[in-house]
Amino acid sequence: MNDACIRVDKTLIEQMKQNLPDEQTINRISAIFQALQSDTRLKILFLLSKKEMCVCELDCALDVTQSAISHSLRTLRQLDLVRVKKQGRFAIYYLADEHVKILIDLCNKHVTECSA
Amino acid sequence: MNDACIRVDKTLIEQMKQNLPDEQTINRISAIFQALQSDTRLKILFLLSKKEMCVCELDCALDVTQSAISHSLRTLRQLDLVRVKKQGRFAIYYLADEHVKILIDLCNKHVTECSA
DNA sequence: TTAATATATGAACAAATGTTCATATATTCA
DNA sequence: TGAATATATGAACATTTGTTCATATATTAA
Repeated sequence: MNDACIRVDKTLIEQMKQNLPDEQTINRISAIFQALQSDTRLKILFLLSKKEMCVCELDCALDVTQSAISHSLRTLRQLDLVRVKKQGRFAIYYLADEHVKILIDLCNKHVTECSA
Repeated sequence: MNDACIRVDKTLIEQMKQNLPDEQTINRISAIFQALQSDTRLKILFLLSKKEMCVCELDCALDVTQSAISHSLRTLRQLDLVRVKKQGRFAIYYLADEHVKILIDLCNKHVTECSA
């Protein structure tokens, strides 16, 4: 910790430090971004944002093994980014809420605008 | 790729597959989420969303080494999430645009709502 | 019941990541 | 000029991650 710099107002910095979200919140946020960082999981979310799908359908749409997809879905499920409903032997996945969709769209927009 | 499942409409799936963002876009989006996945980088962005800061100030506010902060800033810079301006011997960092702030706020809201 | 289908999970391994340490560069001040 | 300050960078390391392979579980159909 550097506290020598003339620009540093220690009182202000201390206050800003206090105002950071608590560790638990930071951890949960980073966990979500961590989940959105994988190509496979991103594609799953893009697909689910169009329509709910069973694992078979995802398997058919993506170029990774069914096992990889199941693992990815578990991660997304644990963060409550997607949810499942069972229909007979099928597991139908869908987006947990609109937040996810907005997140992805925003990011998409950022990327598209920057490369334009 | 499983194409046997009775739920799979191969034509539809193929079409959805075509509509996925291209690989380059997916990669850039995942790179951004990847950057937002680190506690240190998240905290930096939270701090910068309040006011622009030099490395000293960040160093003072965070509990990692100056080296770690510089490395983090480089990552954020390369993705155009933050920008620098030089002022004498100081490097002043600030958020590149509003997107980042919105992203973080959204995610914050998601986490807060879900744990409520 | 048995076979087939749909999904989940554990182990293992390569690849990628974040941090620290040591050091380099750049700017200012004396 | 030299010393001090501010920032950046490369190497190295432990840790984490995503995938595949093999296999387990669950549901349906015959």
